[in-house]
Amino acid sequence: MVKKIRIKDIAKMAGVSAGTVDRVLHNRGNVSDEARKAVEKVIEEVDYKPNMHVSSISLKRRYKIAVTTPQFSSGAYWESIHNGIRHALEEYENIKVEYHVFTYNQYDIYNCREIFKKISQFEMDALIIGPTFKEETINLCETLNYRKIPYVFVDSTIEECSPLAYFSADHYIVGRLIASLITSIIPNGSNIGLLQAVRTGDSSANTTILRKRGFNDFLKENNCTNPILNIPFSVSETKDNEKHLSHFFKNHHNVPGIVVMNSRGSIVSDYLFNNKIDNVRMVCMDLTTPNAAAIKKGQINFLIGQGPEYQGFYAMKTLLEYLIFKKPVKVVNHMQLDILTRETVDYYKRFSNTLY
Amino acid sequence: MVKKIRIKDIAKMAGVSAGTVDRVLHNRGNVSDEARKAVEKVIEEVDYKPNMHVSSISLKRRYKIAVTTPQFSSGAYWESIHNGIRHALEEYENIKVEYHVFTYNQYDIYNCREIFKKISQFEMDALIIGPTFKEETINLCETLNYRKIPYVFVDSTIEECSPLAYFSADHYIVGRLIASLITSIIPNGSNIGLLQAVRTGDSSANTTILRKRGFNDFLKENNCTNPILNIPFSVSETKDNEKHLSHFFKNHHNVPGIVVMNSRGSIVSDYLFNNKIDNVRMVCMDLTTPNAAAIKKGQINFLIGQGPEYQGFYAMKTLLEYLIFKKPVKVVNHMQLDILTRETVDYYKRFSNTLY
DNA sequence: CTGTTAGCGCATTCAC
DNA sequence: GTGAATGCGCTAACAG
Repeated sequence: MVKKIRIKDIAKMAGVSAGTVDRVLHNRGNVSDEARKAVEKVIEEVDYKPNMHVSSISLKRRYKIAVTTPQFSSGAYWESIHNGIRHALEEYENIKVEYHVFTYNQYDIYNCREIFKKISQFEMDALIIGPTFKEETINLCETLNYRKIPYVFVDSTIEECSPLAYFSADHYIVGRLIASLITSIIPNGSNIGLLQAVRTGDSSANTTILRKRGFNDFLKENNCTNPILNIPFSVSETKDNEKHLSHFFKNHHNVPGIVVMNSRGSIVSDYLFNNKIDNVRMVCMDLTTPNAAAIKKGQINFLIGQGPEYQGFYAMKTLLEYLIFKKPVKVVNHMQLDILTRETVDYYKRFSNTLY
Repeated sequence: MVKKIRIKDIAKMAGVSAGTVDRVLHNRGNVSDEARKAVEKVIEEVDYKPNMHVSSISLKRRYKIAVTTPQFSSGAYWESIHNGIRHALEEYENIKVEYHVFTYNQYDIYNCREIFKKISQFEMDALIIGPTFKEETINLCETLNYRKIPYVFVDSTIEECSPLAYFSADHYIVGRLIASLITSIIPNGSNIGLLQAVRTGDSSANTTILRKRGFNDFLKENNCTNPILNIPFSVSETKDNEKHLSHFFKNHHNVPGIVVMNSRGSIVSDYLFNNKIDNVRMVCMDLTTPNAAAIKKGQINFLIGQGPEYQGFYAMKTLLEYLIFKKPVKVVNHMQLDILTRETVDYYKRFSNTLY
């Protein structure tokens, strides 16, 4: 048991007072070069780690953190991310942080531009971004870089930006995983239906591209000859989907497996259920409320979770610890991928109690 | 934002001093019935939640917590549980707790008795138990009940005992999950090899019984006709297993699926690999180091994780919060079940960095 | 039995 | 530039 080193100890070792040590630790200036060097040397030597729990109670500063993500409804994927963010705030209950949420319509590029413009001018210490539109996000980030405001990504990242960190699934691996799961539960070489989101305005989202690449690579590498049948699908115009689906299934009767690379799997599984189309195995994404219901009824076989709560949680936590304690951050943070089945879905009530 | 309620506030509202409130909060006695009731009433009304971070720095008391589990080697299942326990201790770094580890030989009932006897007489505030031998554990718990020492279980529980809480997988569900997974990846009605641990001395472990029941129930409910072939296997006498396995596979050539309900799956997968037995799908338990290697090489298809780190982590955390803050505890705590594949296993490095 | 008070480790303000 | 002093919310020892 090594004795914990306190600021006072460092002060004594460096031959200065506690106040000076604190000034060095927080870059507050008003310290002679000589004193600063002495203190830094000791800190280095003893590998000083401040006690965060204590810091946070005496901290007087207020922090202002903004969050921007697509709009979402209750039980949806993005809601989980926000839950995680709030959960991190609860962990640091004594730190005074006001946090502002800016949601944009992910199907309306003009709305996104408008919101991002507001954010560009918003006064804040840091920003959490759930990106959708690539160009718009890049523009926003450029402003942030210029204003020296740190930002982190959740859900996915964008190559051209330079976030402090990002928290997301490894979407390429997600694609491989989907391929691996579906091919393991349907006959060799049989048809696979693939939900093909038709996005208006924007080109296909970055996450989808990566997932598809992973999906195709897996099939190729494993010599899978399964024909891939695209099922057209609209994320924004949900009323059209009934039509798309019925059209597809009128023309295709032998589709033992269907994969959905976005979180709307339950729309398909509901369609299958309502139209009494049996014997279709499904692999879908994300533990949304409707997907949870579908998997419990056995309509979805595997659901892949990206740990959205953890993405939000760690994004906020990392940001706070960076801002307050200058804690070094890891840039790339790939979340663990959860594979859920009918049997295990009930045990995934994250953050429901005091669990992290 | 509601203003945080402090002890001082409660004191004022109850018309007493902070000292009295503290005495009530910690059951320290020396409080008149009248004062106690007044304080308790206010605490109830305002739903007072102490600030743990602050408590922990001013706390002077030392706590002594013991842990007993089977002996384990590096990278084994039980090691993860201990890692989780230590991790919880790190989170409460400023609380002075000395913790003592007692490991016993899970294949030697006499050794277990000996160790448990020592523990019965050990001076401590609480105990974490990883149970194996049923009767011995029941005896130990009776002593603990008598001595009014709270204890929690990890890995599994024992009906006859009355722990403060337990943290384990729902083993019945584990069995169902195993059945569900293996039947989904092998042809209908084909043979399933089942590793049958032969334990010396003790009757089959409780967890195994539950898992088997779940396994069989699933098959029955889903009208699976797969013949189940038992593969004899010794957990204690590992040298014999080579013999057992080769004997089994000499007599059975058509076994497309094998399930292992304990953490020794890699022994089988290694045997298959070394003897060039292909086309066998495997579902195994627990992310041990050898199992991780086997799944990465594609020799195991699904690995089920019971979150041992979390079991240990929450066991210790719950215990500390109960002891120190009298925080109410939930008795039944079923961990989430992780399904790992070759693709996702790399993202399950829990507690490796500062992630929880 | 009860109220008062001195710390716990750290951030911050205020004289020097 | 610097050290000393104060306060954060809570525990525990100490007078009464």
